[in-house]
Amino acid sequence: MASDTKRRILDAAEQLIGDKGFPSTSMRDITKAANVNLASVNYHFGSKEALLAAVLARRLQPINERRLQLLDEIETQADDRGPTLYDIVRAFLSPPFEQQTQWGYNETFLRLLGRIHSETNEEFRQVFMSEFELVFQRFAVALQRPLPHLTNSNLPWRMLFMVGSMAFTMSWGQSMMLREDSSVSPDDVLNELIAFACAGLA
Amino acid sequence: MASDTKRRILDAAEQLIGDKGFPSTSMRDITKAANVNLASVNYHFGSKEALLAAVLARRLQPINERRLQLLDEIETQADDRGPTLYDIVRAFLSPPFEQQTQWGYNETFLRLLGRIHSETNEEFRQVFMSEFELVFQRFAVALQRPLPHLTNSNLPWRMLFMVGSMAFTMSWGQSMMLREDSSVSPDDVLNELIAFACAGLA
DNA sequence: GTATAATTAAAACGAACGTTCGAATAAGAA
DNA sequence: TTCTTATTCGAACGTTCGTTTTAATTATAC
Repeated sequence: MASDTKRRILDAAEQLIGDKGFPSTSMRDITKAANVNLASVNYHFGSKEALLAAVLARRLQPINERRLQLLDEIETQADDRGPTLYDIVRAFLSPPFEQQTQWGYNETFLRLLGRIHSETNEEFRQVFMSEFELVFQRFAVALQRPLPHLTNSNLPWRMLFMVGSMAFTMSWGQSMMLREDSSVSPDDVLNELIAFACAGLA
Repeated sequence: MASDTKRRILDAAEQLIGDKGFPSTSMRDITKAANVNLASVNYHFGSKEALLAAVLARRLQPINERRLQLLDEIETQADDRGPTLYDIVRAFLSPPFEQQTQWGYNETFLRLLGRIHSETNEEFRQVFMSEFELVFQRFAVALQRPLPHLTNSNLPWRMLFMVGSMAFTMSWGQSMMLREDSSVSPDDVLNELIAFACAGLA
């Protein structure tokens, strides 16, 4: 069975940390939910923080790779004026939601993602930023083309606004979904979000 | 001296919770920073959670009152077509930043505010939502007027996006400020944010 | 089969947590 | 002043935390 203990721990940790946050989630919570021994987290990952890094990396890496892949695609397919604003924004915003539907209706991960973005703890940010930095830079360059009127001093801010609305949506969307008539699907929300971001950037 | 102990505790708690988050901030951290005895938090506030509620209430109440006040003002001053989208959005987004400059250059509070909005803990949300609900409803009604094409099923989502970009900016703005050339003032950021939100909503 | 490594199990470690308690002190009213 | 209340203080409570240690168990190779 080649040690599915690691996977079980990662799953449980992702779920619980997304629910309650990292500091409020104890190793005993995680190991109990994963049905493994308490010591196995330290055996397989080394420490609680290293476990967090592993949880993040498992999800973040595919998402950021997918973002860059989509950006590559639309750049090669575009004419000599470059890809449209809409396509670039979509390439950035859709991957987290893609993964979401791919894994079935498990909204926990979206909340974890939202939490990651919002977390201001330094340890947390370090892990997250190392992957995200490159993506941010490449999209900044790409966005410059359809948005020539934006300068170096306000484009980053607008991108921050975009990331913010995305992260916030991921973390609150579920609560929101319950309050509204649920006729809106996650896909609808994504489209709304893209439209919002495009308008705001331009 | 009429017990400035309470105020010292509130100040220290606000600072530390904004820095490290609520669960990661211990009562010993707080009382040491405030230079008061460990037991005095429980004496004055009852519990750690009650202290959090007090910290939030002290800042949130004035902000939300100010939002409603500004909304009242622009509604009475407007002609019969009602206030403009810009004025409504500004009435919503500016109060947190107003308070900010009013208290001097202490960006801690903005980070705390951002954290509040992003926090998904239930205790945290309850305290926060009780005040915020009314404000959200009133602004939803006001926004309906200049945005007649938006329906009940997508206006709340766009407002969520707006709140998200605001919260994210409050929580990350400081890190952002350091990386960019600091020629942008908090006021500039606010104006960018308002423009972003207006365009996105419309 | 046995030897060797990898993994899991049970128990305990010291440290830090929020809270409580009774004594000590300060403040205010008579 | 004296009495009474409000506040501060040091110390300890019981619990939970992440981690470590040692032994038992399981898989892998020879």
